[in-house]
Amino acid sequence: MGPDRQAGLRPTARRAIVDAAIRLWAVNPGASLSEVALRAGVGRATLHRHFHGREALLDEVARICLEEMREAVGDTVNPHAGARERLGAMFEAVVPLGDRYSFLHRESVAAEDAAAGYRAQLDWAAALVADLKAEGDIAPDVPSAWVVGQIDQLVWTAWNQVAEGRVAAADAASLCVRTLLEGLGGKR
Amino acid sequence: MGPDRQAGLRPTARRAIVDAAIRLWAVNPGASLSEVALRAGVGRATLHRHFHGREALLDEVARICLEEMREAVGDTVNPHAGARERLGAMFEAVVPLGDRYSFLHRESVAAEDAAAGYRAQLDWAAALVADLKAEGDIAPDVPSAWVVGQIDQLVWTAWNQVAEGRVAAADAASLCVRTLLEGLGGKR
DNA sequence: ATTGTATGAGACAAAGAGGTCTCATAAGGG
DNA sequence: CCCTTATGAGACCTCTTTGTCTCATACAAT
Repeated sequence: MGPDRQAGLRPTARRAIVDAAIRLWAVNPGASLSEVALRAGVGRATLHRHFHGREALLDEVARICLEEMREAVGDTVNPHAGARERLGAMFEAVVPLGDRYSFLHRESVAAEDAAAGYRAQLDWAAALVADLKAEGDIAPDVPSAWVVGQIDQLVWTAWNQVAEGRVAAADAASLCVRTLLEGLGGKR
Repeated sequence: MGPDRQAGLRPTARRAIVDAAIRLWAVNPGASLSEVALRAGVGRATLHRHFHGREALLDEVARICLEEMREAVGDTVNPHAGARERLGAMFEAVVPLGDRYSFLHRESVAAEDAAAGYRAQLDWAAALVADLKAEGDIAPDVPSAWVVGQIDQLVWTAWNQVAEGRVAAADAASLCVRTLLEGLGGKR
């Protein structure tokens, strides 16, 4: 699957490297490959055996993040449900993957398939917004790009607040939906 | 003022360097000092004459960003106005400084005075949120940390959308207020 | 004009990161 | 048990970045 996958290399090391890179680069995008290898509990040489360079690892990480997010959304969101319910389910699925999300957010990925996957994600969100508007859940006069941007940011904010213990994980998704649709105003 | 300011060094070069660093690092936090000097139209040696190292420049940039934001907010926001009006004025003042804002957002600044300034900014926002709640503009059951986080993210999102031409600059501030207080729901 | 002095250009060294290679070793499958 | 092979440790190189230094030049004030 992965472009750098070579027959025979133990897959556990590869996976450990990818996981370490996700966690490290989510916090510090400039972390060196030595740090990634160290965090993964793997020799620096092994990292280079699995990935031909920083860029290759970056692309693989982006690919995995996209795949995991697509998978999580696909498992949780019922495509036949109403738009509003899909929105809530999407937040429910994606907020726990905040580190993956923030990584994709920051990096402009070079690999074509990863970029295509990212475009697909944005298209999915745009379609959801269109449905939300059609069903009267989003005001038609708000620019759709603004709505998509808000959804994007809500995921990242929610994950951050959960990670810092300021908001309970169980409340995060519903808080996102409420914030987006009804706002935080006192008069409801 | 600046900790690296030396008597006699022409202040214009120093200012050009700081401006270049703000613009460059807002987009690419890893940009080298050579790039900063180039963008500033200044020799690399001159940069090192004004700042003793990358960290010193970073701290100065953070200091300036905070100062400019504090100044902009102070000039625009009437402290005797209602909380809701202050919120709108704050967005009005801060959104155009999105590059400054995004810089502070990403960097964890080491210098003590800069860190203190950042804390002061957060305290200011927290106080505003308390007033918004007291005046019934924010629902009391929403965690204040969540509200502050939303305000934070709204500034960054708004600046981004304006910079990419997806939202008109004149609409940005009111869109922020509406998004925060009333949400984007269709039923108003 | 002349006398600071800040600047630009460039040489230079030190430090760090990326990348390759070798070799002994540990792990896993037959 | 043995044989293949992935791994870890480390040496080694290259390239970039940072930081220092020098020197000729441009600029500004007197």
